Amino acid sequence: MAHPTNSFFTNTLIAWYHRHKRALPWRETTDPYAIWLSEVILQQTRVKQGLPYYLRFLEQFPTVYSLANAPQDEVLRLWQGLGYYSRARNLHFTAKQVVEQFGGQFPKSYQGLLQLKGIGSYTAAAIASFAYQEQVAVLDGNVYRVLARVFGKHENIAAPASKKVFEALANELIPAGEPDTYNQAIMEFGAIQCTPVAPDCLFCPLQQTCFAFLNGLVSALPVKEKAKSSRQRFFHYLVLRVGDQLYMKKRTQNDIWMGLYDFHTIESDTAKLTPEHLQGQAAETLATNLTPFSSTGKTYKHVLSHQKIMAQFYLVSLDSRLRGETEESIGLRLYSISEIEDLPKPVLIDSFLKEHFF
DNA sequence: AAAGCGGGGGC
DNA sequence: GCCCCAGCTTT
Repeated sequence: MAHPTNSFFTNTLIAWYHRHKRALPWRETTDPYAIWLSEVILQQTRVKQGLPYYLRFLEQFPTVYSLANAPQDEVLRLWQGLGYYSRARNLHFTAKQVVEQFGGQFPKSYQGLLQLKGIGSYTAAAIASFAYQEQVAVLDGNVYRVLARVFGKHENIAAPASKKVFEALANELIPAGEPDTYNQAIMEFGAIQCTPVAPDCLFCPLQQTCFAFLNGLVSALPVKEKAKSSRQRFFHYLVLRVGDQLYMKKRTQNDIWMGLYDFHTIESDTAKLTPEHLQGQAAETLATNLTPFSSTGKTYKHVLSHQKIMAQFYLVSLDSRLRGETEESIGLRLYSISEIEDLPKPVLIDSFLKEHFF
């Protein structure tokens, strides 16, 4: 059945956009710094969740210079709770690069932007079109969905190879006249009208030219292969206390939450460890005699997209500090409660601290 | 090409 | 419980 012509498709989306668009602060600026900030925050993140973070970042770091000059802990602390913390680390890295290598100026083209850490094809297209009116199409989850439905594309959108198909179509559609408005329009249309579940087809301006609607395939498109289930992990956190300070460490390995702070951790592959086993292992790794300890009782369940974590916390009071050698090898440092408030922490750790210390 | 990387919200 | 979100990087 009939697909829309390119001009009908783009004109319809732009007209729809002018009637239905949300008022969002990053749409009121052409400053590439602010646009970049908003786009990185919004990667894999809903507008509602990202908006308060955008406002706080822009207030605390109004320019790329202020961001570049901040310590990493401060950037990560402001990012706390948004997830995918590599975004914050790359944001900080790129801010420093823009200041130190490019005199504070962002590259002025899609290809130039693509070279920066944390800027992939989506974000480069967004910045290039919004800040510089470059005619390059954005391709995000919304665009995949709208194009798959309207034009009847059955390629699995989870497969990297499918990207070429959608990219070619998207770049054929984007008008030379106002590429920025068109890019905003198709994403907004996907977010509000052509939603993943229960799209508003009844009042859709593309209804009579939409392949999926005309063929009863709205819920079947886009085709997306489902992800594998996540793995379970069991964390036993030792909350080591000396006086009114707690030992914490910065996570550095190739694992979740890199750059954030948590407690000394014993990980096991079963939910329960005998108290004796835990005691023994703790005493060994910490090279000290520990008074007997037990869990604070509650099991904290923390779900990530790819891992399900079951955490126990054990409060342990030490008579004195650990040996310097031990502190160093594990990376443990003592912090007061007020210092801990300012450290970037996983939501799981922050939840525990709020119940017991903050 | 596939895997790893957060947290929240809608249903 | 499942799905998705203004995706990117590493392997």
